[in-house]
Amino acid sequence: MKIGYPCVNESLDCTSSATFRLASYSAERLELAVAGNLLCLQRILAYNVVQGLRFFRISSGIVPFGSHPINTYPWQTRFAAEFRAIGSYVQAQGIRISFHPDQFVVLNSLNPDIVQRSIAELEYQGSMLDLMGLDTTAKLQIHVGGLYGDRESAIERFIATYRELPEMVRRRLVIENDDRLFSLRDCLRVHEAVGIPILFDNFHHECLNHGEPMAEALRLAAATWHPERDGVMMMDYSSQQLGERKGKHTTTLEESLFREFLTHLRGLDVDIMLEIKDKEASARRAISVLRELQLVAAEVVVIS
DNA sequence: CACTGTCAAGAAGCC
DNA sequence: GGCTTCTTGACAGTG
Repeated sequence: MKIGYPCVNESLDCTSSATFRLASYSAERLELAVAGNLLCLQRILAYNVVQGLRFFRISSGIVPFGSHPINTYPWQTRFAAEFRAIGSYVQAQGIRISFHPDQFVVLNSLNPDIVQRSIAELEYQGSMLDLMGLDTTAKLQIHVGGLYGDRESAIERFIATYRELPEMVRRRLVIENDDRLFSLRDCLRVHEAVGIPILFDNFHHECLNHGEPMAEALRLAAATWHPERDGVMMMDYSSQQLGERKGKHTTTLEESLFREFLTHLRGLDVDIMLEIKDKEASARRAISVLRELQLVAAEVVVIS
């Protein structure tokens, strides 16, 4: 079991998603931003290893305007060595990597231009995993997309688009159950049609489900991951911020709820991404809990 | 230097 | 039809 947090480290004084305005785009600024972002990413990964955190979601903003037509800078070749070095470190330390393209990636959109831009974004993020030399256990996680008032055709459009995706995207793509539109059950239907793994989100499942108990839901999702091709199931973990709108993520790990959740695993191996506001602070607390329960190694061996 | 409106991109819910 | 939220930081212009 690996524990991680998304994109941002609040302990270090650097960012891996420095950007600038489209209006002020230049090749120089792009090169400068990517160089700084990759340097910071290396620092974050090293920090994580020391803390025993071996799952990380890399920010989509690592290359500003990564899939935008304005960006014609050959960043893939200019930074090939840096990506390769990061990938080697990731493999040597047994780190799991994911990306989560944001809400603008909608594969089942009714607008073909949006679908094309979405695919371009997935190709951009997938190409970084290829540059790092990572296998297909490194994933790109997205949601099914929009509902547009018709669940059936929305799901059918996703399936049709998925089948046409470039191989380098398709082999890494996974879908996540969301909290309002597409439930675990909907995702399972997509899986049955095309074999795509389901990244399970416990909190979304609490918000939107069809009565499946947590332990059963976890097993249904886990069965969609092909062990050799996809690796251990990835999942997002969070809980409700009390007194806020339903679906609002908690600001810090609620340890008792986390312990209760772990009882539902019943021996199932998962890599858990904590979608919690205070990032690595909660992730480190989760590590403490898991060490106490002997679900992760008690001590970290740093290989240099 | 501090403040703040705004930023590439989508969709849904509410009024 | 317009505004807000998801989710969030930080860019960049202003005072």
